[in-house]
Amino acid sequence: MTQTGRYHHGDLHDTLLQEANTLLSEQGVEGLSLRKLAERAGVSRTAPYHHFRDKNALLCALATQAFQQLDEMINRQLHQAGSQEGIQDFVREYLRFATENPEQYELMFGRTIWKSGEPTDELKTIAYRSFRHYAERLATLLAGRLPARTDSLRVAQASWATVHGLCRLLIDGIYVNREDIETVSEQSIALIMAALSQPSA
Amino acid sequence: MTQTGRYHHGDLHDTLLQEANTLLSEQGVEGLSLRKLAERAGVSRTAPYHHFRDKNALLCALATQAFQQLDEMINRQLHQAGSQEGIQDFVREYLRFATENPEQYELMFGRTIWKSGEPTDELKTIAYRSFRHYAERLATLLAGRLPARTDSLRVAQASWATVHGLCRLLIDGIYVNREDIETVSEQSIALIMAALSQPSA
DNA sequence: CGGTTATTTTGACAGTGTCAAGATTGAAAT
DNA sequence: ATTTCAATCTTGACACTGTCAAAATAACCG
Repeated sequence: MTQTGRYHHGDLHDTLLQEANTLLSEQGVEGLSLRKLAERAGVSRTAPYHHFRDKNALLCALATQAFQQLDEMINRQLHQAGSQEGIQDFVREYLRFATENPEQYELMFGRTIWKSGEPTDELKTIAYRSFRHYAERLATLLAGRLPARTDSLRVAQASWATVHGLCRLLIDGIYVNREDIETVSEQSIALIMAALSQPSA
Repeated sequence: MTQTGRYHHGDLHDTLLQEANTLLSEQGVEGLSLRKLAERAGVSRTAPYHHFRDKNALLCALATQAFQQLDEMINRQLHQAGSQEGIQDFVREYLRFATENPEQYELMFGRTIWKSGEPTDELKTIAYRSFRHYAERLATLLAGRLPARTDSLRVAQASWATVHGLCRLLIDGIYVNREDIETVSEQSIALIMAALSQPSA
């Protein structure tokens, strides 16, 4: 078995992934072309096609990588923490992840893959798992504090949507001020947590 | 003055806009090419360039149109209504707008224009005005109910981000169930409103 | 009518993703 | 070691895309 045995190039598969990621960071999805990528890797235009069926497949691989990072972050961050501060810290980390890797974030959640293209099974799995982890950990943190008739899954969906919406507005270039985003998210969390410490619905 | 005087085609400018909008609805942004558009309008490939400087300019014009609709909806919907129910109705309308015109919504808030391209001044104006209208009306509805140290602008930003995030998840094809989205948004509004009826922060 | 300007067309160029067919090379089989 | 075979890479080609330059056409204005 040739687990590390390489042919002509050596390790085109990983080289492509790596180079694609830096090219993504530098120029965004719209600047990421297979031909540019091949040139950077020092191979011909169609060489990548023996390692990725599609451009879509390559993008899915990139997004999968990024989701693995995000998933690790979620598990690390929400592992054990006091509810209010823990959540605040998590959101800060989430915002950091999104703003430091805007192009990756865009790829992870953007229509390029999910609507125009076709998400890989692998990608779907890790994406849904990430959210599930988030929902589970959040449910643990909020255990007993939720008012009646309030599903913790719904809270997870709503809170993710809020942070995701903020990230999107920032990343897409509609909002520019990153500090504002942080303030907004902190205040909305405080608001929700305040609501959760009350009995009525 | 030739305000309605037409040359060869008759009224290419409006025809292009109209045809572009239907093409956008049918095939999405990635299916909207100037050449296809020109063919549909019955003109040559480069004819549109005398009515729109760029593809970007055309897209901005489309987005501007859509923002005008959205702005009208905001002003109509949030004009006068009891706070809780009024907001719920508004959100339902917003979700309806986004899900019935997904491609337009994507164009309005997507990176195609705001990041990759360059938003027109006209577009920026109407976009920011729409949000300002929303924030103003919302501030009126919530007047006196906000706890101390809670800026109404922040609430407006947070609530928009939430609904926008939900729309994005739905439109980008990550969430599929529209009913879920509605449930989530309703419950998060209920939660926030519950928080707002309490004195402490 | 002549001239100016707005409008449209044809031709061209660089760039894209991707398929088909051939060339090269590593590894396994005899 | 030589053959066989499959993996890997290359060249060529096709249909697209946005956009520029220059030529052609047609409307308007004096």
